[in-house]
Amino acid sequence: MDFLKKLNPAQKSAVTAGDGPVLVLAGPGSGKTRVLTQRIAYQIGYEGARPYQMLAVTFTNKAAREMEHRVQSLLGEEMTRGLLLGTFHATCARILRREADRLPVSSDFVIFDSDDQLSVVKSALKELNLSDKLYRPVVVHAAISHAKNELLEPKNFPVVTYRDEAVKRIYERYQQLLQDSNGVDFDDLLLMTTKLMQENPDVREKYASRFHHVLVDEFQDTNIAQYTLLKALSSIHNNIFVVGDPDQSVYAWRGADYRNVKRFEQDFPGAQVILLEQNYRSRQLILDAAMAVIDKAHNRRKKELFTERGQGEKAIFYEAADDYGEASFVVDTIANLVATQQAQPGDCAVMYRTNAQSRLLEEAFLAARLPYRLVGAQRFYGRREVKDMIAFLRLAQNPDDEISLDRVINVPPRGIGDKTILALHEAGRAAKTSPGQILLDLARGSDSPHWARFTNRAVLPLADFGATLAAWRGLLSTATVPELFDRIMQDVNLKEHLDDGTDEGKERLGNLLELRRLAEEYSTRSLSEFLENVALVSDQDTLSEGNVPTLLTMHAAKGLEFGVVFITGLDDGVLPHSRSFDEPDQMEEERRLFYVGITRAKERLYLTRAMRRGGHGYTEDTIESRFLRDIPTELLSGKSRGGRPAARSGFRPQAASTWSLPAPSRPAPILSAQFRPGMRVSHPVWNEGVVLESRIQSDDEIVDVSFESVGFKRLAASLAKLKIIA
DNA sequence: AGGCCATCAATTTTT
DNA sequence: TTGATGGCCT
Repeated sequence: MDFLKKLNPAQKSAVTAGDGPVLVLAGPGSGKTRVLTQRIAYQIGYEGARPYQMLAVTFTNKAAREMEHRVQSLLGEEMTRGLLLGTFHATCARILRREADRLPVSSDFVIFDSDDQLSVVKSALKELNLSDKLYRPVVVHAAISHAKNELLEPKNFPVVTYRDEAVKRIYERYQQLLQDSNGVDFDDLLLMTTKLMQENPDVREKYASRFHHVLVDEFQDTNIAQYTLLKALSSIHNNIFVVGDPDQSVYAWRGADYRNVKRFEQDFPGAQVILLEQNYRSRQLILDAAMAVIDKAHNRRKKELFTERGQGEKAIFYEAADDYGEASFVVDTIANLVATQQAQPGDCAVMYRTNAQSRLLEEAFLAARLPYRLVGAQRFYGRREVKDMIAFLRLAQNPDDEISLDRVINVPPRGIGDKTILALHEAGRAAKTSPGQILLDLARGSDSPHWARFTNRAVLPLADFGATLAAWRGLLSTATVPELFDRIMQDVNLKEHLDDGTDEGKERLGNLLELRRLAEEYSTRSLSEFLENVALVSDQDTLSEGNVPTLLTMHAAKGLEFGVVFITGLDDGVLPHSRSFDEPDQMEEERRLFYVGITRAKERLYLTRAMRRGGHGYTEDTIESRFLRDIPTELLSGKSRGGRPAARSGFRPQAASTWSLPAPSRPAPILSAQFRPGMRVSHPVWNEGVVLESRIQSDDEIVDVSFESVGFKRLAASLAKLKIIA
């Protein structure tokens, strides 16, 4: 049991806790992933649990993958076979497909993402003849999503006002549209699984008896549906092990309810509660600043965070004249840290409250000709051309999918306008079938009974597209995913449509080729597997590496850590965001968000603000963030004023330079990696291999190794017993 | 049907 | 300031 020796007493008691409910309250950087993975390893390795009887759920694919790797390097692949480890959504999708005969959709349902959800709302509005001015689609969608998170189906949607009544009708229509398209949305994955368990005791018993152990990551982010589901799944064996930190709850606006932590203690009486307070990430002075901020929060169970990593330096405050000055300060400071070898570019992160703030920062990096990496913003899967292609593929698999049909029926323009689309839907309704089926039928030519419903001008392009679609469907059983992909590209002339010669066109085509590359990985798997993957896997986890600074929102930073952190925009109205001013709960969440940001820093923390900031078109004087006042002055240095005199005209380009300049061979990394690319290493099970890449991640070193015996593996250095041999 | 200008609105976004 | 959308023109 040697891995237990490396744990501190609190971690150890969590890992080895006996049966029954366990609540682990894990401060930032306290090794929660380690506890979770070792708990799994402990149960399987020493307590006789079978992998098949264990369920571990996370929120992100990235977290799931990391846990999987860590568990595998602890136990080896054989010992973990059958372990069900995945995101809430992926796990639910699996269960739903298996139990589809009890559902209103069939087992090959498609999963609609939030973009699709919005389109469904718009269709529903149109059908109900409701104004999208009065009923803004995003707002209606939020209401529906919220209801689903609380397990409210359309029939139970609470109606108080006239408006609610309308939203209820939209919700009903929305749900019908999804069902007709044989689709479920993100929220349905959770809602339907939970309802399935509640309404079918035999199903619930089947799963609850299978899962002797249920483990949950980021428990403070669960919503009502997820919480109810967890209760159902652990209802027989009662072994539920949850890890979370209410102080890091920043997703209440999406339905997460950190009160689930309290609820847990009520619903599972006798639960063991374990506090993880030792921090392995940050210096003490950074932790002190973080605690000063979070201690002002109300109704909170206090944690005393401490570290053995030493005092470190005080956080540095910088007040710039304006937002340009703020951006320049950030870039200059990073350039300086790198030049003086105090940090590597990749150690640095610049955080902000809203994505819009990234623009000036990007400009400043560009002006200094320094590379950076932007997280979030325009997501790969959100790009139009990517979504279009996915819609074509979905349509090939499932012609009933109205949302995808509407999306691409006229892409590239083929003479099918709004009027024709409306008529197509009408024809579908009249024939009690889907518009897609009508389209396919029209491909038969004037024999089709629907032919006469359309004008000559409209029917030809419809029939033509129907024939194309029918051809794709004919390929389904024989063609691989990339083959079908190519065929579609060719049939609809996507390449020429996208590549209009502009840079933008080139980029769009590039995105499509990137999707094509992904499809290549599915050449031996089914189209539905591919589609499920693109629906459930966001590009949040495809963050490309590279030794450059990272720009990201504080939300996106959760779960990450960096040597040097800049938190920018510490102005009232930006960091507590102005929208949270009149809602105390939201204000608390802003505070926690700031806390999350601070606790990402390992060595050094910069807090910046601008005395004047560009609003929407004009600049305004700002007021210092109220949260700054909560940090005692003895924890803050450099209350300097003024900064760069107003450089409103923009940034002046500096001498050309790149991050690779200060000889990367002799860096002064903050926490140095033990392994370097090219090193030969040996592993007790897989023998010899070569290090491909290594990076520091959540107080551990993650090493990618190519082994002679088994090929590529990703390992955690602290767990895998790697030896350097050359 | 599709391209161009006025108008309006403006967090955060694990899946 | 950007960006998305709706109406108008060809």
